[in-house]
Amino acid sequence: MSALPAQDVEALQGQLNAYMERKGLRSTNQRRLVSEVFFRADGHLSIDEMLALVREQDAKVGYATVYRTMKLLVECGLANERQFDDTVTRFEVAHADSHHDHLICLECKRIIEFEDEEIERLQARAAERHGFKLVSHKLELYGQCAECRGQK
Amino acid sequence: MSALPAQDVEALQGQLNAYMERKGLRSTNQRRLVSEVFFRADGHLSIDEMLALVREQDAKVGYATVYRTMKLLVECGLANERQFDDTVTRFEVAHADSHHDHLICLECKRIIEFEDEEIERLQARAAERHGFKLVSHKLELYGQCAECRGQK
DNA sequence: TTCTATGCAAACCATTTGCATCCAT
DNA sequence: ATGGATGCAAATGGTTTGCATAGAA
Repeated sequence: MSALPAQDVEALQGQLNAYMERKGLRSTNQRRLVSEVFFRADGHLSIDEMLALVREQDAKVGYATVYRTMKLLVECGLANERQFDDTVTRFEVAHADSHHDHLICLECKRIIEFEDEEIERLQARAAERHGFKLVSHKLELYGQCAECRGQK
Repeated sequence: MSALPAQDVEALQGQLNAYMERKGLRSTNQRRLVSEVFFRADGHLSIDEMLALVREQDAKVGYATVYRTMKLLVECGLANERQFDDTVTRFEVAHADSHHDHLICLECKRIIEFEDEEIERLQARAAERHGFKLVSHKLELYGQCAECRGQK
């Protein structure tokens, strides 16, 4: 799993703090822990995975707090909620600049992000063809990753 | 919502019956009702929507039977399960021939199917670029449909 | 008759919420 | 001190399952 450089994590924490201050929300240790774990991993974590990491620092943190903190991060635009083919909801860091899609390995469950401008363009065209004004999209490619194919 | 021609519905019922016979499963009135409602609508129905339609014919049918029948239809390849942005699972008739993607109107929730060979080709290329062997994909475009745009 | 399918209610599981308490401000 | 945040447990909502009974074969 990828890991975000420390200065990026700090920048994101800064954005979160700014948002909380603007909204009159309180900066608690739990919020700091959850968001740090989330930003650092830069992966596609589930609530359970984040809670496990948070509890390494503070064993008394509850599920509800992680749910509530992630909801806050989604609200302020720093996290996106994603549902892949399993039952759990996963969260990813919302990189403000560019949209990306996902390649998901059916064997090892690895999730890789990619971008393809050409596909984006064709999507816009397809939407137009049906009279739609395109707002957002979701593209997931499922298959076997290079490593899992190699191991056979 | 679209509606499938009667002869297509019959063909699908035939496939289901063949499957049940092959597997030694029983042809019950409930299975007939649920599959008929599902095939006829040819839309993207939720369990609740199907149960409501089924109960117009037989008020005593239970939720579990609809769930179990749809599971059966997925197993025999006549239905696909889909999760769009809401919480409910929806089912669509699996047309054996070709893959399709979805345009979803954020306002009226209408779901339109479309195909785009060029996009498919680019998806395969993107997967390849990352060393993936592509198995399946999911593409959903969200926006406002022609009618909802017109109404403003 | 035999054994699968059904209906009901209870069980499940992820997520949300109510409430007393805690703690950042 | 005040009111938002937390932790716990209970509630919720979609889906699944156990079990006694109904009904295909």
